[in-house]
Amino acid sequence: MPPDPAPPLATIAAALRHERQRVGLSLTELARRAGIAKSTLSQLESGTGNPSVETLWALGVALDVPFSRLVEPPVAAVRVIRAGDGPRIRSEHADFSGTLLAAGAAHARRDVYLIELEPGRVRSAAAHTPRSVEHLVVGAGRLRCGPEHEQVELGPGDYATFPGDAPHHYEALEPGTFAVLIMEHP
Amino acid sequence: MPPDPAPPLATIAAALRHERQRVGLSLTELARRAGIAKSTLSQLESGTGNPSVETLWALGVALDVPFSRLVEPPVAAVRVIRAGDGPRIRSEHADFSGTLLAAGAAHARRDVYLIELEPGRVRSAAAHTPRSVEHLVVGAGRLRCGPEHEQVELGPGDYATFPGDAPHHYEALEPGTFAVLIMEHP
DNA sequence: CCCCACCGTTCGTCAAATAGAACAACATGA
DNA sequence: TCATGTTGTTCTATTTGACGAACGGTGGGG
Repeated sequence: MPPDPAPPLATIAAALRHERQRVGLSLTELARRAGIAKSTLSQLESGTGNPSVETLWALGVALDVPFSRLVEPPVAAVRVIRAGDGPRIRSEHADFSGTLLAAGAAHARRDVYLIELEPGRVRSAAAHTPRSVEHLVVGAGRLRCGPEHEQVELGPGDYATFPGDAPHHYEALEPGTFAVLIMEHP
Repeated sequence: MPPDPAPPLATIAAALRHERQRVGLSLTELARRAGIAKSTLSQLESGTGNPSVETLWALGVALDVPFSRLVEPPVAAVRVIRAGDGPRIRSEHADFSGTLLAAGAAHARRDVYLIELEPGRVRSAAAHTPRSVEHLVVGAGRLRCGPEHEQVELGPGDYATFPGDAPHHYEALEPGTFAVLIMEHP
């Protein structure tokens, strides 16, 4: 499979804006630190123009992010399977049906939690052990969760999985929200 | 730690030449496939000039390599510990000494092989399961091994580790060469 | 030998990316 | 209110990267 055939001009624009706002710098200030004209940066963030490597590199340094983050679209950290989607398995007797959510890693340890949340408070979790993975199935209510800047909204029956070794949050959007949380440690 | 402060113009030049010769394309042909002028490519490979993202991207597509490989210096896929190097552990009684070669991943499965090779034939191995890792300690003789384009030469007592999920080779350089091979599957 | 095809490099030219200044919009404070 | 500091945008001027056409060098055939 060849790499992305589309020149990611738009990706660069989005990434620049995103990273800049994440660090909390003004466009003017970032341009100053990177040693480029702010007009140039403005055009880049608006998707106009095709930066040279030196220009982009300077921005990467000023933002303190690896170069590749600016040019490659972020890999989806969250994988969601909506209720009813996903590969279904039917038993012979048709009185049973299942959906494969995630093929288990053979030798991993799993901790299973039932979490109940009330709206209004955000539960934040720091990074767990490296390569740990979290799986979540919502039982009732609505749940907003996921890594820090890539949250998804889940309803009853929805499934999501995301890496546990990065900061992430849980937040109930309705009263009486509960979910099953499986933490998978390698 | 900030990312590389040095704009990798030279890195790009080297990477381009390397990847192009790996695929076996002429400069003219690669320029044609990438849809850029061969003069441009010539200057890039000579380290002159500062390509735009679109230009570099086109080259990445034509070479069928991810963009980041062209701009970031290659990470060493092979890690070698020469005989006598590495952190030594001494027992209390001083009648025993060990060297830590690799800290084991807790729940990984390991297959241990004793491989004996004679010179003249190259043993090639395709990619194994994702994230598998190979560890090698040479017992006697000389062994040339490693990922396809990043081979190292090992003597008795030398240790090397490299990813198993990429094509790699083994080749004995002396008669009577043998080694212990540990394949680690996550 | 000439001819042709290819290689990679080096020219001059043009378009495009960058820099720099002027700009409107908004905030803060004397 | 007027001054002064932001913000980010949009102008014009200049530098520079990319193109296309030359070049010299090499390897076969006919």
